[in-house]
Amino acid sequence: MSWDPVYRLVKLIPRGRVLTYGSLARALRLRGGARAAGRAMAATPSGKGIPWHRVVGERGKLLIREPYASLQRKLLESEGVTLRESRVDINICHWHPPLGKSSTTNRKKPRKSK
DNA sequence: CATCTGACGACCG
DNA sequence: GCGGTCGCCAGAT
Repeated sequence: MSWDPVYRLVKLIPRGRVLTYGSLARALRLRGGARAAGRAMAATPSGKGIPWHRVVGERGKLLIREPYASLQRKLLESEGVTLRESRVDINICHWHPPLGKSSTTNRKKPRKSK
């Protein structure tokens, strides 16, 4: 499974904004839902300029553990994201992803009539 | 090939 | 609001 579309969308997240695994999965119509998004992030290659720290759990909760948790917090605060302990102000920072990524009406699941 | 685990989410108590 | 459980899928052992 190539998580390319996932990384692409994550890279599009503007500074000071965050996305949830669920929203990410929904926006791309990933199979398996949020878990798929989570796995994609877990496999995020470093050094690609992917702002993985801008991806948080539902309601902006930081799900990952250390040492990434503290790192993520620091990075988010550095971008001006309002942090509430282990959560971000999802009401303000939740970013609305562009429909259809940045391509045409790309369909994630062609739906095979079986 | 079988089994466990894992950057999740929704639901229930 | 928090913790425990189930569902879901793919990769690792």
